[in-house]
Amino acid sequence: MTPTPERRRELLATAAEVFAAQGYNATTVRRIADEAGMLAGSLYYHFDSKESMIDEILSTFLDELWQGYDAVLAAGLGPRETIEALVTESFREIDRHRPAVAIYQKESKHLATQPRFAYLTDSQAKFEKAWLSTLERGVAEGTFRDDLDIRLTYRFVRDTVWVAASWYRPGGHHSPEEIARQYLSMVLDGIALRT
Amino acid sequence: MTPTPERRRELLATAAEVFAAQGYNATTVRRIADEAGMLAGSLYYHFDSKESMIDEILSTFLDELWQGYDAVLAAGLGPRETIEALVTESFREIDRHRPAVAIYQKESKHLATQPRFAYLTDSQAKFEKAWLSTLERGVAEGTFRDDLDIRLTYRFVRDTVWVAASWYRPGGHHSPEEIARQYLSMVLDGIALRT
Amino acid sequence: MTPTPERRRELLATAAEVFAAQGYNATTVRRIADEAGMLAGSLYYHFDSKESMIDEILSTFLDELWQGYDAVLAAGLGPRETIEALVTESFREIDRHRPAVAIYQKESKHLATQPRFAYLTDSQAKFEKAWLSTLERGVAEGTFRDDLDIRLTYRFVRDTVWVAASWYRPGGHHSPEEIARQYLSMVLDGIALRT
Amino acid sequence: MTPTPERRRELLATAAEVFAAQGYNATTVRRIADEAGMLAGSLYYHFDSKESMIDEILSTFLDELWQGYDAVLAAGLGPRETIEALVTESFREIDRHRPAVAIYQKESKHLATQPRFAYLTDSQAKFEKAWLSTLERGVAEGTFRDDLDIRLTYRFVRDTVWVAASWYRPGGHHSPEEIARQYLSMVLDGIALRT
DNA sequence: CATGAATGAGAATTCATTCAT
DNA sequence: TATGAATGAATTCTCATTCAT
Repeated sequence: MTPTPERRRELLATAAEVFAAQGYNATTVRRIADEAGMLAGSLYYHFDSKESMIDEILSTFLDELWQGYDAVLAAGLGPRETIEALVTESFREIDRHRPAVAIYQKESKHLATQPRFAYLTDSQAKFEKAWLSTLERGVAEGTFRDDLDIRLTYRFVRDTVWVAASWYRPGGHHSPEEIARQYLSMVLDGIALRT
Repeated sequence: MTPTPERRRELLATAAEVFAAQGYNATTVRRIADEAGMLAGSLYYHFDSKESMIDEILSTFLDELWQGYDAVLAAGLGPRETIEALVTESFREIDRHRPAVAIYQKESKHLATQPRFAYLTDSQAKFEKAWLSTLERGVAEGTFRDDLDIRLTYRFVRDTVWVAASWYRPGGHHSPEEIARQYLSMVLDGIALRT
Repeated sequence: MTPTPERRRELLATAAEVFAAQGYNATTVRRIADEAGMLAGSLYYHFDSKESMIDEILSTFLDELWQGYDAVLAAGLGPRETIEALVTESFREIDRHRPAVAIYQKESKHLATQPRFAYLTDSQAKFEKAWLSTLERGVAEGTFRDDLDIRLTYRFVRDTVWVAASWYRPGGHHSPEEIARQYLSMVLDGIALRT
Repeated sequence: MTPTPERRRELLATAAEVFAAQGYNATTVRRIADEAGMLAGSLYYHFDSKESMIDEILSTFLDELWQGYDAVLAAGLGPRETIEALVTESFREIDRHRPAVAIYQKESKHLATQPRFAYLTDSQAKFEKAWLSTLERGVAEGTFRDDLDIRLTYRFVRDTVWVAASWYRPGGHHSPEEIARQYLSMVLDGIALRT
């Protein structure tokens, strides 16, 4: 009935949901299979291993993420507009790939030690470069404050955005764009009332 | 001959370090024992179970955390000063209990489902109440902006602070107070240059 | 459109090759199917089970072997000529059914414990009788030495011949007849130079 | 009670017995544990894996074998005496390590493809060199016949000896030395009565 | 206090086999 | 005839935990 690549995607979505909810290690293959309505062994018709499932989940997510990011970075925007676009894009990704983002947050550090997941480290580095250089550009141009430690600022903004995946529920009160707008407002202008 | 409670604390510190680095599930009792220079079975002279180790680590940490928080909340400070004091206190906790904080971040959600760890949920609720009411007080008094979703703001500030445990290394460039100051500056006034 | 029995034989040849190379247990049905250019499940259109494949391979081989042996034994030759003819016939079988012979060598002992493969034990017994009686006849007639343990001699000759299946490659330097001649020369006259 | 290395040796002896009887692949870890009177998981306190068991069995055997062989080869004997000593030594090894020899016969070819078992290939090569050079020396000196293909002769003698592990039972009618003597007599002088 | 040796309950994975299409 | 998808039983291996010494 359902064609092959479709089935694969369904199963990965199921797996991602469970991984995000329970953690990769704490998730048994049996649990995923239960959720998918099949027996544990049957998953191995579709995937080599539990590891290859999380691999495919993460790499698919990162591929899509970087498509969006690269478009933003190539658009030749000013630093503030770049930050705004990146943050907005990030919340859109969280909206579309919430489980994958949550998995990425929780597991990437410890997965990255394995050669198979080297791309996580690569992506991390590329990520850092994109944000840091934008922030530096903004400081140089007078858009951003120059009295802050720039690496601290980078971590602040980065974490601020991605941690949202741990509580965000699609279809909630706020659209991703709305959340992005509020986050940006806080990050850029602070929560204190201007006097 | 190190006295018993001392040895216990040492072992818990070791365990916390490993839990923080590898995740609770991925950490084997054998690994902790290796790190402590003993055999896996020997740990059971000191602790009932692996679970009781993480339990003691987390509850000890939360006890200390709440001692600090309660002092701040009882001090009768204004909303802005309260936030400042809470954030500063938080970074001090991260400095002193980094592994415990990291474990709390990664594991508390999924541990909280067990009755034994109900105190995690309680703490979480108390935490939320303290922050939310302070923010609300600040909005009412005109200290904080009133155009932001207050729960979003809460999550923003909360995550912003605690996520730091994932990268903070004691003895680095910045003291906890210095980091707290910069974080507060960003959170309160934003990263954009005021014009 | 290859006719059915033809296809069957092809598939069995493929299976035999893989069984001989990897061992029966270590060979997966999937591997055989790969080699045959089909999917694992498809083999079950042709065969009941993996076991029935090795069964058919071995029984086909033994049928042909005994046709040759029976002809030799019925020819009324003298003991030495009988031994020569049996050995030559054996090397011819190795040439024609090398994979089957190799499988027989490696697996028959442990397969023979199953009722389904009782014919292996029968064949083994018939085999032993044919050789032993020929050797005994030769000793009685003064053709063979009488100072050797006859069962030891039987095992010596038997193993000597069949083990060749583990290294023999059809189309190599020596024809089966040539190898048989050299083997017989060694077995009958020894490798030491007569003085 | 039983000291550690002793227990290890016992377990390896048990494992070797089962591997030899059923084949490595067909032997389950559970079966070995049953035979040893423990649960399957308990074996992993002593050994890393099933593979490391067969590894230790084979390498221990080969180490001892080469100790004996090297002593013979270093003794400066003539070709005939060398062959006699090697064959005798081989039957002694079969007597002492029958299961290991049987495993070596059945499994080494397919194990040798894995890097971990490269020493099997090395041993095989060293083995071949020792026998071939001795045979060549014997042909040159006029001890052995020069009308035989020397590689064929090598295989003949080699297989003749080692295959005995498949039927040899320690404590049977013949001592290893007695069997060696009869084998040598057949190999060197043939089974035909000299006229 | 610590060790050595085990237990026992799963875990991931493999694989022969089935069956609707 | 062959495919694609599954089943289910077995297999290797892991690991928290126990306990006599």
